[in-house]
Amino acid sequence: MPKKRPSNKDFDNEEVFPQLSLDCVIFGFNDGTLKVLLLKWKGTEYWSLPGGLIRQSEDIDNAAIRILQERTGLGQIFLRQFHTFGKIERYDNQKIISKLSHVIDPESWYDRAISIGYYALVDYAEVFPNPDQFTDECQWWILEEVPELLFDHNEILKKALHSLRLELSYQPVGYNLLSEKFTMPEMMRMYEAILGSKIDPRNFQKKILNSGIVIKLNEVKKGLAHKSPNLYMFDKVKYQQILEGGGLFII
Amino acid sequence: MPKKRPSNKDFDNEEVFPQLSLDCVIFGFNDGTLKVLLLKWKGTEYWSLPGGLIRQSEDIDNAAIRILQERTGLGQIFLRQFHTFGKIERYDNQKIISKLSHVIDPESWYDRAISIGYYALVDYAEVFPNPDQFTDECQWWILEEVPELLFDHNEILKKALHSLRLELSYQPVGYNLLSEKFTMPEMMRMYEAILGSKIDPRNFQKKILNSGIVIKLNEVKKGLAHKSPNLYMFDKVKYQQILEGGGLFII
DNA sequence: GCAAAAGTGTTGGGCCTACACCCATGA
DNA sequence: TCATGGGTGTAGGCCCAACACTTTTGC
Repeated sequence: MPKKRPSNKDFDNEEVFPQLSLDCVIFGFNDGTLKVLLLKWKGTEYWSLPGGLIRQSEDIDNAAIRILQERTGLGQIFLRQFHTFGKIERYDNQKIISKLSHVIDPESWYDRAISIGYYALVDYAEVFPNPDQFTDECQWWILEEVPELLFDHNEILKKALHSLRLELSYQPVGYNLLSEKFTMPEMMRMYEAILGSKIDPRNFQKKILNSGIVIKLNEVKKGLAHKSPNLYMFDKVKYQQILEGGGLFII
Repeated sequence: MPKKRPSNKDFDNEEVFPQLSLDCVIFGFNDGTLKVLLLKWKGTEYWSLPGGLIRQSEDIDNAAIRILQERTGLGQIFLRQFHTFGKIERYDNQKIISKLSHVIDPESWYDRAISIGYYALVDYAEVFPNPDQFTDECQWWILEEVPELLFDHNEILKKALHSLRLELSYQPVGYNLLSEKFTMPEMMRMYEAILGSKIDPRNFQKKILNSGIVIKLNEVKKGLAHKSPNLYMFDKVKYQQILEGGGLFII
């Protein structure tokens, strides 16, 4: 049975790269935990990372920005390409086709595809999750509770987290994970959530203040049933300097 | 004028991925400097990085290994995927076609390709450089003397070096750049060559010995017009432990 | 003996870690 | 007044950077 040649156009009828896709691991931070944005495929209980195809008319970085924009509504985002996945058997093709046959056309499905992985850090509060044409739900999941995902997406997520941790250890991160104004404990909990370990609050505060990437505001966060914490914001100039200087910023 | 659809087979008549290539930055270390393996295109004075296409029947990591094998004759090599290059205009297509029209068929040339970048560290002394079907020379170049390369290969090289430096700063490196037995000054010069900066020999020695990744041998290197340096070799068990533990190894 | 490169030790300072109590607030 | 979480200082040790002279060897 001759296999139909898969179309090289996407849903907007744009020419795309064949056998190539792009997957995004979108991290948000809320309620003291790190979260990931996942999509639930139509008529199933299966979840996957958001992804898409790369148009012939766009840079791959822009493809990632477009996909993020479509899923989150956000424009300005922190985005990193972290790895390209290209094993022959990234996942069990037959299994995927049987799980998703009512959504995808098995005839137009590539036997093999290579996927470029990006991760993004976004401000949880500003995201309006938005499913795509294959999916009917787009939701935040707590990192530790992420279920078994379609394709090799658990592996991609794992590698993204590893890359994020590595990046965190030599660069300032968090500009996009926290609101504009934030408290020191919020920032610390973000670091703890990403690193998956506890940090001493005294040492953390000293290090962050020493680095100069945040500015203490003359404001406190009120309305909490305990001492009102100070508010801070990032010193964007200093932050950029460290980022661009390849500077060290070890936590 | 309708454009012929480029063939999706490579020179061994293997099905390959369309619009996708793989470029390798092969680093060697000799004579106190870091070197890169470059290819000179047939009938020209133009140089490029070694690269190739990815077969449908191989993992991308294996494609990189194959390409390296073909160019260097080496089997066991240190290899890292570091970035995927996918801007629309990675380089000036017309310029490339005019420079290489006698080697490549402009009709079978893709307007646009995405390239996956790998870098490798190899033992300079064991390499037998070997041109491919497009090129008639394969040679080591001193890093600082690399000329203007074809395509966007200067940029790829720059990014590879940056990734290597980053990796060097948190992982032990050098197992593949040095001969089996080496002296401390040789190892130090390798670090200096990669980092592009001077290191204090006393501090370097202390740090390396403390880390436990090398074993001091009861041998010296004779035949030099000065004090005979001690020989060392890597403690492969310890080396692997640090690599896998994601361990720190800051120089 | 001379030129060239190897080998080696100490000190001071800064940074990192470990550690616990009081304070402000809303309920 | 109580419960909750925020805010803060110090001491010890380790690691890091800076620094220069002596040794060995071949010629």
